[in-house]
Amino acid sequence: MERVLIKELLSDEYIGRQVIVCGWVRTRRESKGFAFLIISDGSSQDTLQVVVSNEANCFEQIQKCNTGASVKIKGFLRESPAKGQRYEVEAQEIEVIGESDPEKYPLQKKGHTLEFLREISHLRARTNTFGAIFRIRNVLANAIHNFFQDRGFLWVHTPIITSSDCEGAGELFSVTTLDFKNIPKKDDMVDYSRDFFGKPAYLTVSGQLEAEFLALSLGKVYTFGPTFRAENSNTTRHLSEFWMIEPEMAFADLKDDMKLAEDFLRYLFKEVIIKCEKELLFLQNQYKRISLDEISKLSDTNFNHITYTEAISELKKSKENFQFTVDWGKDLQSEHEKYLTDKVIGGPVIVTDYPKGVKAFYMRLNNDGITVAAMDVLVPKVGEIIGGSQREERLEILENRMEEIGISIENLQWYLDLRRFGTVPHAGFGLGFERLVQYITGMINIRDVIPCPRAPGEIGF
RNA sequence: UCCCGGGUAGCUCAGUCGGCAGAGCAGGUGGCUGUUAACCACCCUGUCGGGGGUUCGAGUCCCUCCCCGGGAGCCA
Repeated sequence: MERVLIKELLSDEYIGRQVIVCGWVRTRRESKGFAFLIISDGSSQDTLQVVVSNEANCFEQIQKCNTGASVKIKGFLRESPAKGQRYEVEAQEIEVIGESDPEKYPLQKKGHTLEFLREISHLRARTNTFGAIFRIRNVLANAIHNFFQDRGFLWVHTPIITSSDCEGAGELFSVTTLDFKNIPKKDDMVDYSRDFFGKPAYLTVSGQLEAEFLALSLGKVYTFGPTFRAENSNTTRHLSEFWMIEPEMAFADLKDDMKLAEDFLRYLFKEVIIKCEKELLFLQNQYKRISLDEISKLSDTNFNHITYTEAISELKKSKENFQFTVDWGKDLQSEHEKYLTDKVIGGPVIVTDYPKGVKAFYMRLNNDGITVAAMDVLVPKVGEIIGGSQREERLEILENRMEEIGISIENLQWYLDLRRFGTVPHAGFGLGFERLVQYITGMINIRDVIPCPRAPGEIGF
C-alpha cells in the first residue's frame, strides 16, 4: 500500500479506502474511549485528524504520540461525524517512527511568537505559519521560472564569486583562502597575488552586468540566484544573503521594462492565489496583514506610474511632517515612499526618471541630461521591491558617466565592449525575492520568509 | 552604525515605594467527554541576561558589557 500525502488524501475519492499516512504529531487529545491525533506532513495547510478507539490494538501506541513525534498510520478515511473537519482517519495501526520528549520539545501545543520561532529555525517549518510561508515561497519560485520560460527568456547562471567591486550596489564579502594567521604582505599591503585567484575576490552583489552581456547575445535572459551584501543593516527588510531575480532584455527600452515588471508581478499574484489559497487565508486570518481580495485585485489592475519629479511635487504638496526634507535631486526616503504608496496612490506604484545623481552609473541618461531612465516599483509596507532601468548603450556617454562618478573604466573594458561592438538599447530590473514573499505573506520581518536568514551576527542554522 | 523599547519558569508576561519569586499557557498525574489551542482537580518548574557598585537588604536604584525587538540610514 502506498503512502498518501495529506494534500491528496482529504477528498471524497479516498472515503472508505485504507490508506497509509506519515507525518508529525501536532497535538493529542485523549479520553477513556477515544484519542485524537492531529497530524501534519508539510504537503498542505490542512492537518489530518486521526481517531483511535480504545478498542483498537494500537491504542497503547498513543502514549508515545507526543507533540513532535513522527508517525506512520494505517487506517480508513471516513467522513468525520463531528464538526471542525470534513474527513478523518480511523486508525488501525500506528507506528511511532521517532519519539519526541514533550518536556524538551520546544514547540508547544500553543501559539508562539515569531521571535521565539526564529531561535529554532530548524523546527519552525513544522508550524502552520512557516509551513504556509515556505509553500508560498516554493510556488512563487516555480512561477518565476514559468513566467520567463513561457516568454522565451533563458535562465542564465551568473557567477557567485566575482572580482568586480565597482558596481556600487553595496558592501562586499571577501572570498579568500589566505591564512589569517600569516597574511602575505607586500609594501605593507595584503599581497593578493598570493591569494587563490591572484587578486581580490568577492561574493556577488548582483548578476546584472553579466546578465547584460548574455542578453546582448541571447536576447532575453534572467538570473535567479543568491546575492550577498555585507552592509551592517539591521532592519526588517534586509538580509546579508538573499535571492534576486534579474531579467535583462536586448532591444528594449524603459517602457518595455516597466511592462515586463508589471506583467511579472501580476502573474505572480495570480499564481499564488490559485495555488496557495489555503496558505494565504491562514496568514490573512492569523496576522491580519494581508487580504486575499487585495492580492486578487492587484493581479488584475494596472499599476500607477509617476515620475520622480511628479512624486516630489506630490510630497511637497502634502501636509505630512516628514523627518527628511523633500528636495528635487535627493533620493526618496522610506517615509516618502510609504507616503506615496499608502496615501497618494493606495497601492503599488512605479516611480520613473530619477535624477542621475541618486542612481547607478549604468542607467541611461534621458534627453533632459539630468534624469535617467530608471524605474522603482514601490509597494505598501515593504517599500522598494523592484529596481530597474534602461541601460546606457552609448559608449561615449557611458564613459563620461563612469569618469564623473569615479568608476574604473580599465576594469570594466569588457562591459564597454558591449557598447563598442553591436550595441543595442537594453533594459532590465532586479526583484528582491524575499521582499516579494514578504509583501505577499504580510510578514513584518524579512527573516521570517527565508529558511535560514543571514544578517549581521546571525548565522545560527 | 544611530535612536527608542525590552531581557523574570519550557513559552507569553505581571512584579507597586528597595523588604518571602508570581500568573496564564505548556509539561506530569488522575478524572471526564466524538474531542477541536477540549474541560475539571492536583503536582512540578527560577543563574530575575553577564559583571561590577550603592544599601542592613536589589528582579526593582547606578555603571558597564552582551543579546533580542521596533524605527532610521544603506539597499533589493
